[in-house]
Amino acid sequence: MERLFHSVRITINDKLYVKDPESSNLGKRIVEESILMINDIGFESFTFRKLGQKIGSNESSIYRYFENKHKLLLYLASWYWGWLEYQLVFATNSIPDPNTKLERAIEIMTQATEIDLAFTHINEILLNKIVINEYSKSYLTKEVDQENKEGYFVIYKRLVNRMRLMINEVNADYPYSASLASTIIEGALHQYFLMDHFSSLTSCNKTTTPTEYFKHLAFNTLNIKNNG
Amino acid sequence: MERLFHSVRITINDKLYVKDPESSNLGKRIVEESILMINDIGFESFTFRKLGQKIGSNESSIYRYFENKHKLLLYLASWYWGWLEYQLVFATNSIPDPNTKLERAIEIMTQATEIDLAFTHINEILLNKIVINEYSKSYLTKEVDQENKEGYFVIYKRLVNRMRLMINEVNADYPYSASLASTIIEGALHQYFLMDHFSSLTSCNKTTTPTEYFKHLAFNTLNIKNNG
DNA sequence: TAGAAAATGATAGTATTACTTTTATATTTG
DNA sequence: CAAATATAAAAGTAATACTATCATTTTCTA
Repeated sequence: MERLFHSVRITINDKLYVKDPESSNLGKRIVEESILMINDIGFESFTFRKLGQKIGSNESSIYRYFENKHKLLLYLASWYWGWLEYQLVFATNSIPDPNTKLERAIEIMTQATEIDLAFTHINEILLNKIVINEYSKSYLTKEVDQENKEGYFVIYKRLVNRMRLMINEVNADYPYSASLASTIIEGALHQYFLMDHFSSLTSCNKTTTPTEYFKHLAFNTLNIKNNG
Repeated sequence: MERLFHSVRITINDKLYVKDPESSNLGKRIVEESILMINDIGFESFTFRKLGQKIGSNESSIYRYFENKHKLLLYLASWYWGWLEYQLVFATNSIPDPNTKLERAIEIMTQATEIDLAFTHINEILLNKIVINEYSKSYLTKEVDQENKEGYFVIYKRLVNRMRLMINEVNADYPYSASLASTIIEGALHQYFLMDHFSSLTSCNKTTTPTEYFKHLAFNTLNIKNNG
C-alpha cells in the first residue's frame, strides 16, 4: 500500500502550529519524538524542556513550531484522524453496497492500528495509543467552543460525519445516525482503554474484538442482519 | 423522596481523602465550593489556593482534607457515581420484569440530572456537569492501574457491573453485556458533551434525548422490541 | 471551667512548569 | 560571499503544587 501513497500528505489546520513541522528536519523530529515521549511518560508529565533535552535541541526552538503542548496534542490528533479518514475513504470508496460499505467502515474505525510505512517519522501504533489515552483532554477544556470555531476539530468532525452518512445509506429512517457514528468512533477508543486498564468493564479481549462488538451493535440497531 | 433518605450517606474509599470532608463544616464547604469552582473555571485552572480564597480559608487547611486536586476530583466523581448507584438500585429493585427493569436503569443512567434535596452541600446538577467535562481526566493517567488497585474506581465499576447484570437478564445469550453497559454509561456523558459543544456530532437535542437513543440502541441490539 | 488536644490560619519557602526575552551562533539561500 | 533565516544558549518571570513551621482559635474532656 505504501508505494502508492508516497506523495500523500495529511493536511492540518495551520493555526495549530507556528511553523509547519513538516517543513524541516527539526520539525519532524519534534513530532516523531513527542509521540514517543507522550506515550512513554504521559501528556501531563511531558514538557517541551524534556523533549528538547531528548532530541538535543532547545526548548525555545520547539516553541517556534508549537505555541504550547496543547496545540501539539491537537496537531497530533488531527494528523491521526486525517490519516484514518484517508484510510476510510480509500477502503470504502469503491464499495457500492451500503451494508458492506458500513461494515468496512466500522472495521477501519475500530480495528487495531497498523504501521503505515508511507510516514517514516510517525509511529501510527503509538499515535493511536496517544489518541486513546489523551484525545479527550484536547476537547474537555473551557476553550473548546473557541477552538472549535477556529477549526481545530474539523478533521474529526468530518470523519464522524462520513460515518453518519454511511449509516444513513444503510437505513435512512434511523433517527440517531450522528449519535451512532460518534458512539462508534469515541466508543472504540474507550473499549481499547478498558481492555488495557479495566478489563471487567468490557467484553472485548484478544478473541472478541471491539470491531466485532461495534459491528453487531450497529447492524442490530439498524435492524439489519449482522454481517459480522 | 428526600424525606425518606435524610440519613443516607454515600460511602467513599477513605484513601481518597486525608480527613473526611463530611466530618466538619470546613470539609463540607470545600466540597460544596469546589463543585461550583471547578464548574466555573474548569479543572485545569482550579487550584487549592483559589478555593481557599473563595471560602475564606487557607490553602494549607484544604491540603489537610485532600492530598491534591486529582484526589478531590476522584472523591467528587465517586460521590456522584455512588449517588447514581443509589438511585439505580432504588428505582429498579422492585421491578420483576427484566425488560422494564433495564429500561428504567437506562433512564436513570442517561437522564438529565435533578437536584436531590437530601444533600444540601452538593449541587448534583453541577456535579453531573463536572463528571461530563472532567471525569475522563481522572482515569486517563499513567497512574490508573495503581489507583485502580487502591480501589479509587470501585463505585464506578460496581455501577457498570450492575448494568451488565441487568443486560444479561434481558438476553443471557448476548455476548457483549459488559461493553454495552460501559458504552451506555460513558456514552451518555459523551452525548451530553456533544450536545453542548459539537451539536453536529450527535442526534440528541431538546426533543430527542440521549435516553431515547440509548434505549433504542440497547433494546435493538438485544433483539428485543424497543420499549421506548 | 481550666487545660490539653485538635483544627485552622498565616506566612514563608521550594522545585517545577510554562512560558518569554535576549543575544549568540550556525545554516541556508540568492 | 552577504544577508536572511533558523537554531541554540541562557536567563528571567509568574504561577503552580505543594511542604514546613509556628501562631491562634476552637473543641473536647477531666
